[in-house]
Amino acid sequence: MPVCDPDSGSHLFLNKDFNDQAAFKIFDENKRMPDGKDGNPHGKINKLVVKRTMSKITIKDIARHLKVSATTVSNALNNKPGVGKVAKKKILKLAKDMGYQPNYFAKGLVSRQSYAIGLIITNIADPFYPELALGVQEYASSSGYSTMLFNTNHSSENEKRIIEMIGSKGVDGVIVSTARQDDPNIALLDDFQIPYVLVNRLILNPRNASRIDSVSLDNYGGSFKAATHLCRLGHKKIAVIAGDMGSSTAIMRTQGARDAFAEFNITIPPEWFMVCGYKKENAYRAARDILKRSKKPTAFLAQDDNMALGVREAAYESGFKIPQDLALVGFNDINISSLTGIELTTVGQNQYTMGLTCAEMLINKLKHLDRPGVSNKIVLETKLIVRKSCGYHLKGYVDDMIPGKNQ
Amino acid sequence: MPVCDPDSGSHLFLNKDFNDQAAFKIFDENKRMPDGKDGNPHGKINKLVVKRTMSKITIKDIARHLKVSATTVSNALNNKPGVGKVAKKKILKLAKDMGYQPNYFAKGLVSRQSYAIGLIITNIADPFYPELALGVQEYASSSGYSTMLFNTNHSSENEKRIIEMIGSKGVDGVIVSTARQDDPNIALLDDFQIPYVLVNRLILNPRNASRIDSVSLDNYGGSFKAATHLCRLGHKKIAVIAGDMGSSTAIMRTQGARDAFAEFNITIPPEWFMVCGYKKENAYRAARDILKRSKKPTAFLAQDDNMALGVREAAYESGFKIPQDLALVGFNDINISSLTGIELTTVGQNQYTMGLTCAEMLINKLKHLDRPGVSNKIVLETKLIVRKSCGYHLKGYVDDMIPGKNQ
DNA sequence: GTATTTAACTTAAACGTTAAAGTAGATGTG
DNA sequence: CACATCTACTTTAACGTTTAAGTTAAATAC
Repeated sequence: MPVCDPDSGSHLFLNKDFNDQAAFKIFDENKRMPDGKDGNPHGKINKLVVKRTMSKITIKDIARHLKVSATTVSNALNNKPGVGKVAKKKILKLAKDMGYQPNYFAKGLVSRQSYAIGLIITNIADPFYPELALGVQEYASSSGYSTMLFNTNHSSENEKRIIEMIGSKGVDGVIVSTARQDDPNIALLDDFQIPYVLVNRLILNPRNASRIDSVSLDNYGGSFKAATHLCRLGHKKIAVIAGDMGSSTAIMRTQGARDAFAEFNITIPPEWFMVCGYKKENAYRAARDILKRSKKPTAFLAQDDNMALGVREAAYESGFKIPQDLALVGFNDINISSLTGIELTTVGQNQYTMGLTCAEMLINKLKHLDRPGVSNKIVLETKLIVRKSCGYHLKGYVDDMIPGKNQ
Repeated sequence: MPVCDPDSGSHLFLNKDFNDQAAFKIFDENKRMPDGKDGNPHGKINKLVVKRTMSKITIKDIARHLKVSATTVSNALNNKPGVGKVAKKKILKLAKDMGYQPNYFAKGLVSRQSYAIGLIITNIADPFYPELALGVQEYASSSGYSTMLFNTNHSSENEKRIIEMIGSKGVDGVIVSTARQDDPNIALLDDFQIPYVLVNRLILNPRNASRIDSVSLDNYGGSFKAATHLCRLGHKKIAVIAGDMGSSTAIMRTQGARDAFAEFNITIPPEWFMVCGYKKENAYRAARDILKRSKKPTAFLAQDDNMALGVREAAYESGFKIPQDLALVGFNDINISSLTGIELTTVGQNQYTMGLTCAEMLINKLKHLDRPGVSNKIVLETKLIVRKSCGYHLKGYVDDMIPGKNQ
């Protein structure tokens, strides 16, 4: 028995040995039964839809058919008062039968709402973003909004172009994950009066920060914990692979690490502080260069997991073993980090939740469910996730390393 | 010297040891100079933009100012003939000065074009998709289109809702990466007359396939190569972790593997053929169950890398080493697969190119640059990427394993 | 039983743009 | 010089919807 609808042509390919129906062990809850019992068979859909092909049905067509005005149809369809029960029922039925779909442009022209939000990120291929995007997309979708994706590719110019386009195109609001401290584009958003929420990265300047909605992390605390972890393991020669120093995340993570190191009287020499802009490739090159020199660190503190993976590749390539020869700690706990063999010690957070939260914040704002004049700031907790890349499981903490007392 | 604009507040946090300017090694080409030399300083932007705050400038405003008709302004702005040189120059200048932004809704209402395309995928958090999405987004963006992202989460119901929404909302065309053989939603797209391109997954039924544009892979050949690789390494007890058997990719990959196995007289018992719907979690559970039983395979052929990673976790958890105790091959060559320690043997393809190509195909279609009545099909090549997960580097191929002659 | 309110509608205008049709004046043609 | 052609415009209408401002006729109030 072929697996798929006999009409679909796939039976051409599925009729022997391990394709036999009996062979199937289905591990998929969402799955549709092979006989098509769930999900509409092709034919039925076709029949219903046939009417709606070609020229679109408008509100006026419905009005003409029922000999009422367009306004009445509009009111009925939008559940507004002033429409009789009988008329309303008729209108709703006919609209459905004719396959009426409201015209989004016309609606937007008068309501000035598109029910679309924008998500500005640096690059969807950075493993930090997909989960965030998923959270945004799912919340938005459940609230009737669609999501537009924009990659700046780390370029402020691109971001500017995106925002200018958004200004005219139909996006009701935007979630910005790319903010930099000196970012003129945030001012652009203000000028265009586009509602926005910052996620992950903030504007630190209190003059602006006070009125900007945001969802962020305790970057300072997370980085402090990570740096402390390295110190307590006895590391004194630590290289820091920093992100984009224009971003609040990198600034705060740097600050957190610096304060932790200070407690252990550790100083980071200039040549071990590398600004790599949250790019894996840059981190790879930076680590490779550092490990080439005669003076070598015993640990790397990377400001995100993606860069940590770059460091990891450089380390292996240069013949260093992690954690035996080199300790490595990241930030973000991306999916990859927990894989067996990678097991990166990192600072955990939930990108999905972050996405969900900021989408909720933005959409509440768009629906004017937020209190006017009140700016919303949500800071999510972080926790240190100790895996194997720092060697804690091998040696534990150096016991006599008491803060302030060593050296 | 503080790193960021003194006005931005970040100098509060950046004034000691490894934050010192001298310490910076900048590994980022796109970077903006700390002194703000590149990128517009805040103030200038503000001054220019001040005029455009509040009520939007329309074509009529410009017309009124210059005492010409709205049509003339429209024609000037859209480079249409019938506008004198002097008038045109004036109009363009004023439009710029006033910060005119065309209203997307009004434009769309008359032109029926939104300059937005949709991308339907199962789940952006599946590591297969981000690179694809990036390719789509970058091509679209360079052609003046924005990209809307939709996750079906493997549910046909969700997909249906998405398509119905797209029908009314402003999307000029859609890229579908989720097509299933019995998919009623493809028919929906036809009925709504929404231009679309299939990517990755095809409709195999020649009756429909002939007229559908698509960008896909040589899944059959890729899987054939992967399966042959396992056979030539001497494996006879092979478990297959299949994707969504409603998708052409899983069907063709199954077919390719089956034909390869047949050449080596290998049969796959039903309990070693697991349909896991391209979900890592399902693959993990399937592999765990298989490895619990007394009769164990010596190799796993997974129909994508993500599922292969699930198998990998299950294997390590059950005490099996890869490749020593168990060979593992995947499909897609996602970024993770090449990491040191993962080194998954897989079938390579370039998701970014695939995304770029299908976006180009769709947009050409939207611009009517395609030849009407001609359907476009692009099939991208695949190649076997041999890494360490099958142990080829340890033992090489079994020499006496000649196709058709063994056993 | 008249005045007032309410329910169920309709009409007209508006949103910002473009397309189609029209006009007035300049230029060219024979 | 009469006619056609071209250029640079303008006027009008249309796209599909909603909103504001009527208009009835029935229901309610006193």
